[in-house]
Amino acid sequence: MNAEKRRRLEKAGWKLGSTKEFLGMTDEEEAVIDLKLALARAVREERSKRKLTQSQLGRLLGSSQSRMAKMEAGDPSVSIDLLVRSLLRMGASRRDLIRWLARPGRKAA
Amino acid sequence: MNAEKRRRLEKAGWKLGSTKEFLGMTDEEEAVIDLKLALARAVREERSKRKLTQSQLGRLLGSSQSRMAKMEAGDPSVSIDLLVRSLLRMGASRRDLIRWLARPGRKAA
DNA sequence: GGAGAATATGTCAGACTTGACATCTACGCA
DNA sequence: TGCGTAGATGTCAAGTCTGACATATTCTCC
Repeated sequence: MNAEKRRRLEKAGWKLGSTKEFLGMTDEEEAVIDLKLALARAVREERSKRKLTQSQLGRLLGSSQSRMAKMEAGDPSVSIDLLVRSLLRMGASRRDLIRWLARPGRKAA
Repeated sequence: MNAEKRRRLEKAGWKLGSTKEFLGMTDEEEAVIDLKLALARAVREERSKRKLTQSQLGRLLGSSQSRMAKMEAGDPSVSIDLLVRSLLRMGASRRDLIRWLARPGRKAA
């Protein structure tokens, strides 16, 4: 993990605190974040494919535009549960989920 | 979905209510439950492989024996996040997660 | 360069999840 | 039978997540 990646994550709203705390981020935390980002990308792509706005998708899923934005940004306030449920409600299959998880996350520059 | 499966799920603590409500369970809900059960099985198998008791694993993960039991039972009070985090903390890789998700759930008898 | 649509960000009350504890059941063994 | 260990189940205060709303920013045409 490096500075570039740190910037990406902080930009996405993860409160990583001091460098010390940052270095203390466990592998598990990092893996969870990456996993969420993969699902977040999937939500955005599925929405695009359907040519829906965030507002429309929010209505469709019984939620709001702002939460769609947070989901797609991988905001820390969004759980894996919510991401998975949303994808499934958009009609994705378990197979699709697995495909998205298998797709490697963007490497830091 | 059939009566056998329903019995399995209710046994596991899912409050499915009347048949009407049960039939109203959406595909998304069912998919989420199956997914959780797959992860739950994975937790139990990983723990067995390490020859740990639920108490030991609980201590290891900073949690309790009772939560380990609930996790392994796929209890409704357990989130996908918790299951995933637990597996990762046990040293599982993203690849492992995917393998477990890809493994088909037990079919109703 | 301004209007309107789409998306992003901040906040919060209410809902849900968590670790912890107490208690209960099931099994093995002497 | 009684005891010790492992696992299951119920409950709850404290913590986290959710949908909703308000507001801000970015994008896209003209």
